[in-house]
Amino acid sequence: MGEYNFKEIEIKWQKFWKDNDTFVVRKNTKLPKYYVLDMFPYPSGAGLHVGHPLGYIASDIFARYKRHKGFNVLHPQGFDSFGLPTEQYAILTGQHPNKTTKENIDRYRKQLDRMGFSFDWSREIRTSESNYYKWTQWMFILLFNSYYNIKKNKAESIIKIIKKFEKQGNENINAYCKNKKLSFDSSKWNSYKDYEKENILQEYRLAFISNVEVNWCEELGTVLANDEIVNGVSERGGYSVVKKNMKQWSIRIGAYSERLLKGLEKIDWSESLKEIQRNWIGKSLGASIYFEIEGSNQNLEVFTTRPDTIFGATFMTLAPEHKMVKNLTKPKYKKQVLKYIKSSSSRSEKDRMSDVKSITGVFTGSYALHPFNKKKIPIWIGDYVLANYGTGAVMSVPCGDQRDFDFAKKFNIKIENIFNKIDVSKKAYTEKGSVVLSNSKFLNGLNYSEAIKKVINELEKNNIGKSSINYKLRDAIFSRQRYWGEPIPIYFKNGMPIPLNIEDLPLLLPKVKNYLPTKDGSPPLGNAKFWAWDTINRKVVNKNLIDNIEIFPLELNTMPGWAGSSWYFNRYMDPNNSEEFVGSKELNYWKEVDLYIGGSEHATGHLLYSRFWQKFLFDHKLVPVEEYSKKLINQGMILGSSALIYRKVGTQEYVSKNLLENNKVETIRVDTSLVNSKNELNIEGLKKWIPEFKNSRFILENGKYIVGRDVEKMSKSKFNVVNPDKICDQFGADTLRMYEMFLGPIEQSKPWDTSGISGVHSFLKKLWRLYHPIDNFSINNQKASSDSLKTLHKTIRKVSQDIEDFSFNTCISSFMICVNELKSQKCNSKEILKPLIILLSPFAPHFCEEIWHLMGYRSSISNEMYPIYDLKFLIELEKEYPISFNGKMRFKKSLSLDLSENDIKKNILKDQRTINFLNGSQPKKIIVVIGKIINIVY
RNA sequence: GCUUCGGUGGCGGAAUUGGUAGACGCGCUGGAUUCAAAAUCCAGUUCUUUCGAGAGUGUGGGUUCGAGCCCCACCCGAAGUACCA
Repeated sequence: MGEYNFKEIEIKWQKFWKDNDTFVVRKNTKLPKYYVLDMFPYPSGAGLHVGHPLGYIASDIFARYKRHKGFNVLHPQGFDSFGLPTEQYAILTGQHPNKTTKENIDRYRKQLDRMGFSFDWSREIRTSESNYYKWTQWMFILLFNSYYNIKKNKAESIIKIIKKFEKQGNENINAYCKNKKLSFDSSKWNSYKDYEKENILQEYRLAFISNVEVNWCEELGTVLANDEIVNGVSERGGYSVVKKNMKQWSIRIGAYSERLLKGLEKIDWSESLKEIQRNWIGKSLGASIYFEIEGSNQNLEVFTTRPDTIFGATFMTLAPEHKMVKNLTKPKYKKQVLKYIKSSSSRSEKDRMSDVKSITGVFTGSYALHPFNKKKIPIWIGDYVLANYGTGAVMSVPCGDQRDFDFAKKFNIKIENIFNKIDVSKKAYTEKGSVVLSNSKFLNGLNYSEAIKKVINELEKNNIGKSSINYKLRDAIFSRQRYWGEPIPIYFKNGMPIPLNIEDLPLLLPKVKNYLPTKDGSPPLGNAKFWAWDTINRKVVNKNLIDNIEIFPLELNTMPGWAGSSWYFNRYMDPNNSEEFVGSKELNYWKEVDLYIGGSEHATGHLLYSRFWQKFLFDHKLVPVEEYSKKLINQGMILGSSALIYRKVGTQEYVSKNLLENNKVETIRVDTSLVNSKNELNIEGLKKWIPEFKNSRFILENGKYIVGRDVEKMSKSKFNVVNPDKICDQFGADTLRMYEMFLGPIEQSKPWDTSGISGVHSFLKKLWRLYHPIDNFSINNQKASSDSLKTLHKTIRKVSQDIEDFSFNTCISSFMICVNELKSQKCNSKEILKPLIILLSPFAPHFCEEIWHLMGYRSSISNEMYPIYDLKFLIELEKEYPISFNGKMRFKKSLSLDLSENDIKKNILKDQRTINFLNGSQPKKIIVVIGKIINIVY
């Protein structure tokens, strides 16, 4: 063989790695561990495009690099295989999701395998397999059986709190609970019936069932998310949607708000991603204030971040859903209040959001009393106040809040100015600057931060309020009316939820004939006739015997997609364990993920839930660390370049791009494979592609139709996807790997342009040819020239540094420079090739493995140690640096004159400071060695 | 609106983190080889230019002997979030 035959080479070495278990993780080794994780894919029917493997390539390079560095590397892969598209395919075709999933996974595997990833497939996991979801169910039961101890700041067994209830009721029990009104002593508790006790425990459990308001669409037979509703009707079909209370499972993730926030400080994630999570958690500091209500002994509690503005409060506003609305509405106003509540509840949350500008509200007829000056404050209802944030009620300070200001203006409510020398006649003053308060009794003359301290002090002293913290993070709804998810391992005894015994897990998905919800609105599992739990024989039975004393109906909802992905990284450590979710020995060896690579679109989903889940497991001492991922890199998206043609409105005429002028046109996307590199459209191909174009007329320029281009997300529906298989066919996996890295920084989004790939491909060919001067592999065993050694060590130095910085694109550049130099030096020395090929092997593993074996080595190159650069080859690498200036000069790095070799090494290796320069004399030039100034010449 | 990140040739992007801006690659131009094409190789390629040089990293200012990088103000783009009191 003469030419670089990537096809043959890649098939050969992929087989070799598989046959030799090259990448199966070593057990019982004394090597240090390193855990490189990718976000496992959802195996969709569409297959992979070149955007998908970007992160996998990066992680694979790093995993291979770490193996060369002497680490025992865990680099697993699996599939997040429960999910909606598969289920919808099942609804459409009747094919069981299991079968679809398997087919899709097989397809994914083939595509992934072609790219030469060093995954340890013996550790593959699939969330939809019962030996995996058994443990997801197990953890759900653990959540169910836990409450959150706010004093110890951790989750504990619910049994502990039951014991406390028995002894002391719920006074001073330090348990996280949103329901503040719950109050009972021990005798009361002990007198409760089981279901009454359970109802109370539901307020404390970390997994609990409750009535939640959802959007129910009768015709579609399903719950819709807010974004699936447009103008009050379903997006698909345009059916009407009603608000409906449904029993739904939720996870009390809010208990972990503060820890989720604090934990961010300890992990090396990108600032933008941390910021997204911080915003999502949404901590705000402020105060709770209790307002007396005129003629009532009830209090109205509000939360505010601006208690300093309390003397500017001229009205109160409640959310329409607020519990006290009924009590507060005076008979005279009842009619309009009811009308208002009805109209606002029929608006979907989406409408409410899109229609921010119109201000609506209604007066209740009641008054609150100002806590300090006892002035009467009218109580209003307005839907700009959200029921599920804070207390669902605000004290409205029109002079200090724009929304309150607008509301006051609209309804002619008094606006009291409390800011010294500030004009609030046009708009509210919302800044927190140094402006001092006036018209505010004991707060007069104080600025923002002083006033806050003082007022909270006063509130607490008089027992009419306290400092308080609020989080936006809401409980996560855990029920899905779906078939293709983990069954929730709960049955209902007299309506009371009871978990299955641990030994009875997994609770397997039942067979159903139909994957749609049932007619009476039960989730798809309701189609299993019947799905119930026999508590005596401890097995699922399909009998309708729910009035029987030992057979009870099972929960019909399934878990959401994020359940299985919240802990999978722990399972990879010990994927086949049937006794535990992961063995403690493995857990203590691998501990946590050292490098996690995946997309930032999971910032408020998977990446938040999994952090919560890990903390929960940590509280139960089931995992050794509280944050499972030390370092996270978000790979950017690879964008596709869509091809656009332009149709004159109302005609079948298509105008070439540069002839558009003032024609009114619609743009239509066409398949990019119909366009060549000069943006010329293959019109015949287009006509064959979609018959619609058969009778179209094309207005050409210079005999060609030129298309427009638009860079956007790669997607099948935009006809701009590039299939990695095609690239592998044409250029090989090694070229694809290198090119994807070469495109730009890993974290950045960047457009795909296939024409650029020839650069990296010819790099590999060049290197190949360097060692195949005629036809066969040929290598020079003599000592390499000093120029070549310089080139080599420069490359080792740069590439090693850049890999550690995840700057893979500059690595590729360095390799290219290196090979160009070696080529001009006519160097085919083994002394150079051996280390170079190890250096390159994480990027182009097949290519390097081939050359490695051509050099006569027998075992895989991946066992080889990474080369270290030798400074002695670099020191001579001088660069003159002419410079002219006068006066003093300061350097961050040290210079000293007359350096010995040791001094130079020190200078290069350590950052040193200051230089004593230079009583007025001007240097003529400065000598720079590999980037650092080491000498000055006068 | 707020938050985060970014803005460098025709394009993707480098720049030793304050020290020769435009590495490397694509594209383009010219040349060699070829009957021709592909492939390969060589040279050139920020802009202006009167060929001396001058300008130049979104805009305007500042710090510095020296700024793509630091500071201030503004403009533009991307992402996240949004009546969160």
